[in-house]
Amino acid sequence: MKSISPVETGKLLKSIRHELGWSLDQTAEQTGVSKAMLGQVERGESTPTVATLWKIATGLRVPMTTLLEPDREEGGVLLLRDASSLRVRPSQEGMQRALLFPYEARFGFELYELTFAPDFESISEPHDIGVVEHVTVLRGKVELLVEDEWRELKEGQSLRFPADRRHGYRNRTESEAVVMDLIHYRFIPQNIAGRETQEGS
Amino acid sequence: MKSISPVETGKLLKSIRHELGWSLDQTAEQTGVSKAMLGQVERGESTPTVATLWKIATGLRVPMTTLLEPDREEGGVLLLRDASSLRVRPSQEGMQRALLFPYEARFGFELYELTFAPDFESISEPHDIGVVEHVTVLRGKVELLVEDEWRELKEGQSLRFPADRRHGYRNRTESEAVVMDLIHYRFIPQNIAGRETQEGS
DNA sequence: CGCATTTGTGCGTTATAGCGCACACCGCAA
DNA sequence: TTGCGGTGTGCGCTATAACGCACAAATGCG
Repeated sequence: MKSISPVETGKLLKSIRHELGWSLDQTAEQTGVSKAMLGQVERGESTPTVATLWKIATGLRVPMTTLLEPDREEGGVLLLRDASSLRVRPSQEGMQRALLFPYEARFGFELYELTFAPDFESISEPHDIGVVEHVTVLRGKVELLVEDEWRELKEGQSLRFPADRRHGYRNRTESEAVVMDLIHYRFIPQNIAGRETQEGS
Repeated sequence: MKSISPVETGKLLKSIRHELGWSLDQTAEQTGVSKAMLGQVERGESTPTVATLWKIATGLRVPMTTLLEPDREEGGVLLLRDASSLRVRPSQEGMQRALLFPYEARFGFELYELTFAPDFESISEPHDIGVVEHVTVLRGKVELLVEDEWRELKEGQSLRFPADRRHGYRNRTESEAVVMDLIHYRFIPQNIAGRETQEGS
């Protein structure tokens, strides 16, 4: 009994190989994996171990994850967003949030525009492990609590920091401050419903 | 003779399992993979097939790629960048570019701040296949050439589009325009030296 | 302490990933 | 037609991934 393979490694391998214009022999030479095996993988007759998957990916000069993607052309890419119609005022008073690009598994991040009113201050709970934030100040001046220390960021400055621990934002000036916040997930948060997991059953 | 495993799936699996507070039995139940196998994988005594890797990842509710990352804690995350000292004027006259966050394999993107002078126009060559750009207008008004059509973006608007085909930017106003450009790579470009590939040699 | 429960590891068997090799199927040239 | 490099596929063999089960060390409770 052969279990259906959950990932389309075969099709991906074949299409990449064809894009490169490589034969099975050539690919075997480059990857160190026998051409018989490569053929079987392409036809879905056997699912490789991660070790051989690594050999294949390295030989093709592509990241391993490429061979694990559900589908190369899946989903439309084109997407227009307008911050002015996206800004909402959530639980915390004194802050507006616009979700410019929502999370998608294939990209691994979400992008916010955050607007802090004067005297705004907020301490955020730690996100899931491995989450990293990239904050860039667009207008005004903000302070970020990172590793138990408040750091001042002026307009044009950016800070990347681990968000899987306590962190916070505040605006001690008398004018509004606007930042971009790019949140990159290593894990897919499991406690947030409606967020896509990896395509499986 | 056992070949060294190129990826540290074992250590990752173990740490994730511990973070969840799960036992091997519990994990076996959730993933559908025998606990003996799980133990062997954790100890690095056997490298799983992508099929079982998928089962494991799905059971743990994490994306498969999480189990393939070189190392959870590798590399410092904290990074401060200042656009004002990063803006450079490259080949094209009429445009300034600041690389806020350079490409890193673990994140998969790079982030630019682009400043377009009045009457600037530029057509970009296609990037590598699978590359997606996310452009957000911070100041002014720009037009983007996407799918053979110029689209106007006002301040606060964002556009995501496939960049593996012809595309371009222009500023037909009389004042400077500033955008954020997040470039997301699916493939790691193989023709650009100095960019990291997936760790091992 | 003794006993139960749960932790993870070792062992023998089966399924299958991975190999080298031979073979069949082209398109092309003599 | 008969070869001849080059494509990909089938076959037998070996290495090993993956299983179920049993064991041993650690934990908890009376």
